[in-house]
This record gives sequence, structure tokens and C-alpha cells, in this order.
Amino acid sequence: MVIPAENIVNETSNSSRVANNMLHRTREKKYKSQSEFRFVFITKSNMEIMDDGFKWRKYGKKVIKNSPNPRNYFKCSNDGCNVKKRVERDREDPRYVITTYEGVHNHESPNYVVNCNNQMPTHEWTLHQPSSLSFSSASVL
DNA sequence: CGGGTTTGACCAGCGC
DNA sequence: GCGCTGGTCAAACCCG
Repeated sequence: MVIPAENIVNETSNSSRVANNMLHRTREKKYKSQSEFRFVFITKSNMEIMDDGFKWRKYGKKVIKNSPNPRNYFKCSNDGCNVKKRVERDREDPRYVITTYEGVHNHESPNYVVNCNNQMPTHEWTLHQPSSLSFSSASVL
């Protein structure tokens, strides 16, 4: 299992704003019996939809019980790649966006070259590596 | 016209 | 068994 985080790290390093306030929240979430790769990280952003280089198709939105903010569900629109991600705002700090990736892309990012050319999205967002987060322990560690 | 978004309905898992 | 909750589907709609 490979962490598809190189894109994220790449974008973060290009970002003019470096994470200056590391805020980690432990999210103990009971997922189904998924042994799939899962990668959770928190970003500080004004907008919940961030361009991480992949093409995502939104397929659902749900209001979560313990959160006033709705959670959005995305699938990778690449054919044959069934990577999913959910995006929700932090309940206590709406400035932070919690993104959960599930699965591993079986292809390269369609915008990977663009990102490597230092063409960042117009909006700015910073990455917070959730070191203490309940982060798909099996594959990351 | 094609691909993405929206949104309510539907379904499955879990706790009581 | 039932109800609640989260996750997915799919049809209608929107936009380039």
C-alpha cells in the first residue's frame, strides 16, 4: 500500500502559507470492516473543496449527527479507480476541513504535472498532518 | 450534449 | 425487531 500523499505534500510545500497552528483532533470513528487504505488529514481552508490534483465527482451529501456541517462524499471520476473521499468541516473549528481518503488511486493524478509546475490552485490551504489522528493505522505506520 | 452537482430516497449496520 | 444514523444511488437539474 502506498500513501497517495505525495501530491498533498507537494502542494503543501508549494503553498505560501505554512501551517503555523498545528491542531490535531483525535477522531475515533467506527468504520465498517474496511481493511482498505484510509488516510485522514486536516486542512485549514476557507473552502471545503480543494483541488488535490484528482478529479472527484460528488455523489452524496449528508448531515452528520454530531456535526452542524454536512459531509460531502466524493468518488474519483477516473475510470476503474474507485477511490472515495469524504470532506467535512471540523465541528469545533469550522476553519478546518477534515478530508478522509479511502482506497488507493490506480492511476496518476491528471493534474500532477500541473501541480509540479507550481501551478497552485487559486485558493490557499494548508495541510495538518494528523500525527495523533486515528489515521488508518495499518498502512501508514 | 455530456459530464458534474444536487437532493431525496433507499439501504445496511448497529445499539437498544 | 425497530429505529437511528451514515453511506450510496439515481433521477433531475445545471452548466460549459
